[in-house]
Order: sequence, then structure tokens, then C-alpha cells
Amino acid sequence: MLKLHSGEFNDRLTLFAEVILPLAISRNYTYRVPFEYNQSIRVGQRVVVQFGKNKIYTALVHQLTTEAPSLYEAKYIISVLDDKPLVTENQLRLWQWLSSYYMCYIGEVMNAALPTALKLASETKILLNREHEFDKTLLNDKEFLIVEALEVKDELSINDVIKVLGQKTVMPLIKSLTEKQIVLISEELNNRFKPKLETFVKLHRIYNNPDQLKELFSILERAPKQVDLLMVYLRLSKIQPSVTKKQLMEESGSSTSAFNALVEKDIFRTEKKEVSRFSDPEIELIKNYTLSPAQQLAFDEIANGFKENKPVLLHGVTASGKTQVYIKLIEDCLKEGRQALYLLPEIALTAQMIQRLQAYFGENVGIYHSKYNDNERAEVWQKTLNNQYKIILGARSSVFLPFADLGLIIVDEEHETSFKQFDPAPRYNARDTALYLAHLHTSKIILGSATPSVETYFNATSDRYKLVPLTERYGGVQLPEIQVADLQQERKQKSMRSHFSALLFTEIELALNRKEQVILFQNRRGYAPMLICGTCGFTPKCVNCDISLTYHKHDNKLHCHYCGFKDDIFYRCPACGSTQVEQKGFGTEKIEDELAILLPGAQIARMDLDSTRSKYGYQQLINDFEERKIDILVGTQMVTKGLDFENVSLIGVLNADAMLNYPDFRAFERSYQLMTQVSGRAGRRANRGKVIIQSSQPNHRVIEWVMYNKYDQLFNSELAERSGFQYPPFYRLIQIDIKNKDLEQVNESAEFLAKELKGQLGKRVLGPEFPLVGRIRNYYIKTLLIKIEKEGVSISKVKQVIQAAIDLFYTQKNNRNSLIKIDVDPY
DNA sequence: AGCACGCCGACT
DNA sequence: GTCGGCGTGCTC
Repeated sequence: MLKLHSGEFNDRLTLFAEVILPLAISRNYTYRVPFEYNQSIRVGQRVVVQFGKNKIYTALVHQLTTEAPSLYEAKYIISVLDDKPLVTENQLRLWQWLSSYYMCYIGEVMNAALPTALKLASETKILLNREHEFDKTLLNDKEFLIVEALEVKDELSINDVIKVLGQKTVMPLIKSLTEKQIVLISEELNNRFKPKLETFVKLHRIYNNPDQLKELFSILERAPKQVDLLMVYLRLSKIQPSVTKKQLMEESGSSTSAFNALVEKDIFRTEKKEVSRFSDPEIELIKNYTLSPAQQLAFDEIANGFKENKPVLLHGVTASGKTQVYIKLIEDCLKEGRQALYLLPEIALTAQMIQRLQAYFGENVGIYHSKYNDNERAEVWQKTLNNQYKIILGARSSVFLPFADLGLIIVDEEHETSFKQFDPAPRYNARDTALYLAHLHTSKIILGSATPSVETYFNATSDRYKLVPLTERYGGVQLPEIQVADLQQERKQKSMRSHFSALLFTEIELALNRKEQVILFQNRRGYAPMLICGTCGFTPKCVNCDISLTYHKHDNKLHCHYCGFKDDIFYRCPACGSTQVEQKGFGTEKIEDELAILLPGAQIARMDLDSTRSKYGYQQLINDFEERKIDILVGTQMVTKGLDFENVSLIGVLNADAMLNYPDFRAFERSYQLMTQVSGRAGRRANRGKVIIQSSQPNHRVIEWVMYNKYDQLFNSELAERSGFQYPPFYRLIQIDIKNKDLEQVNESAEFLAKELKGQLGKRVLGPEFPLVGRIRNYYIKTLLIKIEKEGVSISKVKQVIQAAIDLFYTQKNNRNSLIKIDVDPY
């Protein structure tokens, strides 16, 4: 077989392309390349293909070959969409790696990687065949309905037909109509990426000559509006490189007719040009700041790490000025002419961070995250590919961008769990993917955190990564003073005011008196996570999930946080009629409510998933808080992320116990990270801030480590635990969920798979067990956990074994309607 | 993932 | 009969 990578081919060869389809299917398919594309087709270009009877997809050329498939006749590629590859070879390698590492289909990776705007949409439409005469009286009722509808509307989608007929099965009918040649099927493709166009205005070249221009003014003597326009144009064109029509009209305030007259006379010439949606010419370039001695030391150490070709972990306390170090690193990278990727957890991608980076690097910065719409994402893709963006600031999905030459990757807040995608597949971790991406591009990579994840710190202390500590806060700001409020004792002494200890409440009042701001952290949204009848013990549950419903006061309803189900609130127990309905636990809403009663003069706001759902909700809250329109901000983990507020002097952690007692092997690590990160929000400028942690276990060792900033102790204790109980970083975890709507079937299926796996992997396989929530969206779930030792076992072999077991699983009839979800590194 | 096909039970 | 529901297998 002749393998071809680029297209210097003879046109008489018959070429075949193995393509990736954006679907969860286990193999790639081979299509025949029409001769006209022989010269131009390349690996990495998009092609349009028909797959199955009606569907048309955008597929990606993965390999070109001259060998015809022997077992079937290949369909032709319908068309090739790109002149040059849209996906680079390095990206294809990354996709391959993701698909095998995370045990998912490469089509699923493609789906996650390509912005929707670059995937063509296919809509099957039908229309009347005008060429063909037919006798209407021979049609049956349904056929008649469709023909009638088509006479009104020209074109119907399959969905329209379903609506017209009021029935679901329409394909046989459409099929018979096409066979009778009454209707035609059109497969409409719409390329959804629309570049933003703007009309630019230019003065005809002859008026560059001053004499000609002078003459022009005299010609226009009797058209004052046109003279106005001309004047505005001349003024604008002096101070900026190009003038848009929009700008000209706004500045001059004149009418389109005056403008059109000038165009008509060929004095103005217009041109439509593609413009960026992002560029903001008013960004000021601030450069040339110097690093503090501690930062400079860290910077030099990082350089040493890079020299050894190692990933670097920058372990810098909160507010140590890591960003400034990153900016210097980016500058160095740009000097080498290479691109830089700056990865942040989604939530930290606020205007604050974006502005900071754009202030230094201007229009070289591209932003990429989920709040951006499709067209914007497609634009960033193109500009990254064309090497127009030198820096990408983005959330986890930006590891998928088509970097031309990536020289540096920064993974900031490396420990953040939002780098991990949980659903749908690929269930990848962007930090780990970035490490592989760095390997592909031989780029430098730095992970940064004040509270590194245990696995990363382990790598850094065992010489796999270079560890660079930065222990000094920038500008000499002190770490906050941390105190613990003993909830048990305060309850005994009856000094609690609802959920506030006397200690915390007094400090809130003091801070407010000093006109300083307060952040309160409660990692639970809603009002009360559980209602319980004091008489009979009844608790309202979700109809679709095995979970108690959370009461939300804002809409006065009971919510399920797993499936979105909502139910009406009740004041009488539906089971026994008692009015003794009690609320258990508390969420951000309740805290907000109680504060409003206890501190009537204070401005209180809440920041959680519910209050930030709208597009600018989050930004609005941040702005209001920054402008001190809010005194107290109550929030979930959202408030812990990298925000810089000058005037915050007090942080309250309302319930440390809930996180410490969470049943997960990372509970302590998470608690430490959360408490340390939220504490870092206190006192970032002039004064030393204060943190109050409320807990019933005031002497808990994790709280002590947080108080005295003892990351090492947390780390060592966690290492001992994890090696004892076979968890990462000593063992790899693969979690397999089996789901089924039927309880017995899920048990049977889970047992089958467990038995199969245990036969091969022995006691490395744990379960099956019901997870914490045993039923979600009407699916029962059973979980298998596989723990694989890092030394002496080939992880790829294990994955092969698992895949084989799953293949076998699906050959069994009873398992066919069970769903399997594989999660590699499920943390 | 779709979608067709085929088998089965239900109802104008 | 015809329709709709669901299980099964295929898509180059």
C-alpha cells in the first residue's frame, strides 16, 4: 500500500480517504476521493460525506491511501471544504492520544475539539418535484397533506412533516413519495461560520494630490452634507489607519444618501473586509515593570527547570504575584517567535484577567472559553492556526486549538477540578492533556498553584517536575490571620445567631463599621438542602433521582440539583398532614436571607450558580462588588477563585465540617485547597486580613494546616493515606458506571462486567456498588472502581482488557440496553 | 449517534 | 388492516 501524506499526486490515481466522523462510533470509514480533488486533498482537511441513508456530516481526513477497500465499494466524498488543513498533524496525534488514554471514540474527541461553527449542519429537507406531473386524486390522505403543505411552504424538514402529520414515523411515507417522484430530497448544508464583515471607506486615490482635493471641495460647494462627510473622513484618516463606514456615519451624523452620493461620484470607494470580533484598539500597552527579588529568583529557577526539559511546578502562596512571572515567561516565548497558551479554570476567566493580559500583549491575545459563541470560537481557531494570535488565554477546551508553533503552556490554578471534563466524553483533564500537548510541541510547560494537587506535588518532589517555590507575598502583604469558631461550644453557650458564631458575627460588624467588605463562603446553594417532617420523618425526594430535594426560596420551589426537577413547596407534610416541617442544613440563599434580617443596613449579594446563570450575571456581581455597592458577598466555591478585591478584610467559612466529612478520598485535599484559596481573598493590599473558619471540630488537623499554612504536612499525611489505601498518586483509577432504567438489569449487567473484569484483573476491581446517588434522571447506576498500581503494570494492557470485557459485555443480549461510561482518572 | 427494518401488540 | 413501540444491526 502506498501511504500518502501530502498531495503531490498523479491525477490518474484513485485515492481513498479514511475519515473521522464526529460520532461515537468505533471505527473510521473510507471514502473515495473524486479525481478533481486529487491534487488538493490533504490530511486534516474537512470533507462532506454521506453516512448512512440520509445523513450528511462534516468529516475530517485522517489518512490518504491508494488502496481500495476490498470488502465494500466506497462512497464518494461529496466535497472538500478546506483549501488547506484545518487540523494540524500534531492535533491529530493529540486526538489519538486522548481517545486511547481516556478510552473514548476519536469521533467524540473531534466533536469536543472542533467548534460547532466549523462542523456543517445537515438538515434533511423535502421539496415538490416540479418536473413531474401526478394525479392528486391518487394520493392518500397523508400524502395529500404533505403535498398541500409543500405548496404553501416550498420546503419541509423532517420535523415539519412530523408536525404536519402529527405522527412520528414519517420516513416510509417520504420514501414512497420520492419513489413516486412527487417529492425530492434536498440535503442542505449550511456552513455556519460567518466572518464579521465591515465596510471600510477610502477616498479615491487621485485626491491624495492636494490640488485635486482643493478642486473637489469647490465642486462640492453646493452639497454641504457631503463636504461634512469629507471633512470627517479626512480628520479620521489622519489619526487612524482605516476608516469604517459605521464610524464615519456616527461621527458626522449625516445621512446615508449623502454618503451614497459620494460613492456614486467615485469620490469615496468602499470595501467590505473581514474584521475581528475582539480587537479593541484602545488597549493601552503597559510594559517594563520589574520583578521583585523573590519573583526574579523563581523566574531563574523556572528557566533552569526548562533547561532540563522538565515541566515546572510553581508553588506560590496566594497573592505572591505569579501572574507577573507568567507574563515575563510569555514575553520570552514571544521573543522566540512561538505561541503561548495560558490555561485557567473557566470561572477565573474574568474580565480582570483578560484585561491584565491584553494590557501587556494587546491584540496578540486570543480568548477562548465556553461563554464565547460559535462564530467567535471559529475565529479564534482560524487565527491560532494562521499564527495571528501569539497568546491564547482560555479554559480547558483551548488545548484543542490548532497551534502552529507552541512554545509555552501555563496551567494556572493547576489543582482546579474544573480542568476535568466529566460529561460527555472525552472525559479529559486539560492539565494532563496540556502536558502531552507540550510534549508534542516540545514546548515549555509550567503548572502553578498556591495549593497544588497531591499528584502534581508528588511529581515535583520525586524529580519528575522541577519544583519552584515562591513563598513571599508580593509587596510584603501579610498572610491573613486565621481563627476558628468552635460551633459546638458556641451552641452550648447559646451564643450563636442562627448560623453565625458570635466570633464571626462580631467581626462582620466590625468590618462593616470600618467600611470594609466581607466574603462568606458556604459550599451549598439553595435555601435548605433537605426538608423533613418532624412528626413522621417524611422527606421530599426527586421523582427521577435518589436524592432529597433542596428548597430554593427565590422561586419558592423544591429543586433537584442533579436533573433540574422542580416541585411545589408544602407546608403540610404530604404523608401525615403534620405542619411540623423542619429544614435541615443551610445553603447560600438562607445565609443571604438571615444576614438581611440580622444586619438590615448592609448590602448583601449572593454569588452561586443560580445568581450567575445569565450571560453577564457573574460579571455584574463582580463589578458591583468591586465598586463597593455590595458589603457582604455570600457565595459557593465561585468566590474562591483568583479574584482580587482590594477592600476585603474578612472572610468567613461558614461550615468547614461539610467539606471535611465528604466521603471522597480527596476530601482533605479539597478542604485544604478551598479554605486556603478563599482565605487568600482577604487583605490583599494594605492591611492584614482576617479569616474565621466555623467548625464543630476546631482542632481538626486540616484546619490547623490551613491556619499555619502547612501545605507540606497536608501533603505528607495524604501521601501516607493514599499509599495505604491504594489511591493516586500511587495507583491509577478507572471508574466504570453501568446505567439502566431497570434496577434488576443494572444489577445483572454490573455483576456480569465485574465478574469478567475480576477474572482478568483480580482484586484490583472493586464493586459493583451504588454510588452516593444511586439513581439519576431515572437511570439506576452501579459503579466499578479499578485501581491499578503504577509500577510493574502496563496501563495500556489494562485498558485493552477493559475494552475487551466491554466488547464481550455487549455481545450478551441482556446487557444491550445498559449504558457504560468509562472515566479514566475520575478526579 | 441516527436510522431502517422487523416483529409485536393495540385500536380507528 | 394500520400505527406506534421497541429491539437489533448497520453505516464506508
